[in-house]
Amino acid sequence: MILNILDDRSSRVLYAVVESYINKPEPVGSRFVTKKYSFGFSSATIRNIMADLEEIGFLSQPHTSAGRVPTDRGYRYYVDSLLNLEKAISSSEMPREFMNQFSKRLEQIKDDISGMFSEVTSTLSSISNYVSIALPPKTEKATLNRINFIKYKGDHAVAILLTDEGIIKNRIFKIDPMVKQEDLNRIADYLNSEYAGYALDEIRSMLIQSMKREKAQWDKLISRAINIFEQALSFTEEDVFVSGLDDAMNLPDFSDISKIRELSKAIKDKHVIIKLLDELSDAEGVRVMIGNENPVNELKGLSVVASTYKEGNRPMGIIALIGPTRMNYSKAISMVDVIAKCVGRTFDDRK
Amino acid sequence: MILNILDDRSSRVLYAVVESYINKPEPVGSRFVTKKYSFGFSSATIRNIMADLEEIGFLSQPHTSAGRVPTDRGYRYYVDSLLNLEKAISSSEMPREFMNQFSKRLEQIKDDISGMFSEVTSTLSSISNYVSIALPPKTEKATLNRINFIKYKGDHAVAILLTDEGIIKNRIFKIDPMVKQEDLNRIADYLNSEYAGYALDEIRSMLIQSMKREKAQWDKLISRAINIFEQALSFTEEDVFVSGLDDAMNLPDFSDISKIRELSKAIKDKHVIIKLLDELSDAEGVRVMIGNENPVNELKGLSVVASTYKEGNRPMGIIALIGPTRMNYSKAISMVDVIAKCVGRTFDDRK
DNA sequence: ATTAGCACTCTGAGGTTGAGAGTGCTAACG
DNA sequence: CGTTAGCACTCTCAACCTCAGAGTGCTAAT
Repeated sequence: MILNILDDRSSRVLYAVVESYINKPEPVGSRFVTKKYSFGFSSATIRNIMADLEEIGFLSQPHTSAGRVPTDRGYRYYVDSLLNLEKAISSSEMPREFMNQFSKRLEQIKDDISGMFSEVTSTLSSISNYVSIALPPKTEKATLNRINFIKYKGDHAVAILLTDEGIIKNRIFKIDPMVKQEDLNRIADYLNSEYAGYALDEIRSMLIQSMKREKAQWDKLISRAINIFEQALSFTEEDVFVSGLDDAMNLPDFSDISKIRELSKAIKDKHVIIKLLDELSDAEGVRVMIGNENPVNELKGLSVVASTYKEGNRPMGIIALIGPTRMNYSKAISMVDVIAKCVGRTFDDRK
Repeated sequence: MILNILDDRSSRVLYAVVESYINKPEPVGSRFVTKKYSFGFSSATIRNIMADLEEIGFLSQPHTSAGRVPTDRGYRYYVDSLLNLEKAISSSEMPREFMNQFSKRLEQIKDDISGMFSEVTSTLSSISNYVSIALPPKTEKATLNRINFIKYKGDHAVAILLTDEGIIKNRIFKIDPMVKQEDLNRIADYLNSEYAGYALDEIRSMLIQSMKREKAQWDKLISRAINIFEQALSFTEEDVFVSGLDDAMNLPDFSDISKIRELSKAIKDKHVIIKLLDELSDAEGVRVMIGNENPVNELKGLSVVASTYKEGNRPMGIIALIGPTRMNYSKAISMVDVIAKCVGRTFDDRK
């Protein structure tokens, strides 16, 4: 936080510049500021203030004799003040009406996790016109409700894994054709009795223990069960839900195709996104990354507004907007905030 | 087919123009043609020929005193000749080496349908630099292998539907909490004995029949089973696999962002794509749609090269490339052809 | 039928200009 | 002392011009 290093007048001028520039991507001149935002000063005074703001790196000029444009640090100051206000005022920008409707919609489809997250990202992107991303609850952290095996085509079996969070994963794998469906059922029963209620990543480490133990004991059924479970657990690829790339192309900031390409590549490379968002997920509430604060090279020059959603107190996943640094932070923040809260509440209700 | 309406000389000139323009998106002049492709004629003669080709609508000039550019009809003539040759020569452009490797790769992952199709589209787009699209086997046409129900959280059940094609769909729905797992098992057993081996869309219409019948008979269990199956069958949304949008952005044809946006929107709207590709799927082998031949408005100005893949003789789905009309048709055709054949073969092997 | 030659057309890059916007500085002001 | 009017200065951007280069169509000669 770098708050309060500006006196009231300066910060008001900064806000004016930021807001005007967010509104229309044109350098903001002193004359314009005096006219549009009626401070009690002449343009000359504003000019002096703006020169000061430039000196401390909050504004910059594209060239001499153009107006000013906020720098990343300028946006940062602006956003920090916003977030400060936000705590008091809460998400006032989103109509309660909308929230209710959206909650209802989620309620209807909460049983279908991936459907629900498609809905979330597409709503978020369509109301914001930025690219929206959601990470569903992490599979590893989900708790096992039950696992089942179904014999398939003689020498295959399908593992179906259900978690308390409603995540369903399935996987086909080869088995010894001698193994009967009853065997599979017994294996499943054993595994369920042993592991249900634990988080999947806990289970994974428990398995490693067991494997050693059972190897010593040579219990055939159990060691086979553990083996199969091991296979079934390797549901590694995490889903990432993305929406709104095409809408974002309408933004003047993306008139240059190369930026879109960067963004689109970064999104395709899920690891990058997951890593980025994971980094944001440790903090409470809404977090904002501006331009070059962004650790991912491809995404410097873009801003990310993200919030975790929680079931009770446990953070489950993250919902984010990616847009140009010239982003409507105030709107974006409250949208992400509200939507994340709706999603969290939906998970709570599920119980 | 509009073949053979050109004499040999004219068509050779047309090919020259098309190929040169595909190679580099610059209007092709008579001088260039004479130099690069050594016909026995001077530029003046070529000019006359080109004027003729323009008259019948195979070439056009961006402006007086620019070179010529192929029209959609010009491309059509070119592609038709290609396809004619193709029948004899077959897909010679793709190295056999690559095909073998790719087949092996598919073989490894054939159990995971969606993984397999991601692989297919991403390879196809990366070797072609166009946008690649694949429709997996249609769920409705797939034959039911078995259905299972798992009780979940007291008042829910999960339906798991397996087809012979390896498609796995699952769906959570509410049930009367009084229904026990054993009841679900009995229901599943009944449904499997009754409906396994039929295509899902057949089953759907069979169900409608049964519902009437059973209503009269008041067999509680069976009518409940049918009801549940009805619910479970509504796995409507079809998957569409897409890859390569970002690579395609590198093409000079897409330097204008609005075209990419159109394409990206059309892709997001899955119905459009499915409808388009369905239309192409009735014919044998590779089919090509050029520019304004395309029925979808958003995609006029783009070309589609598509081929069905078949299990045995039954067409299952479709694989396509979308690119600018200035597309390397010869390469695209053989790539789509080869890949579709690989995919088909993989499905055959599965049996 | 083919071709050399030539007048003609059109584009696109490069250069010039002038209006407009905005600045920084200075000197005057309350 | 902070504020402001005034002014000279800077920079951009759109409009305009020019001209070389590429390519054409036509005609007359082969």
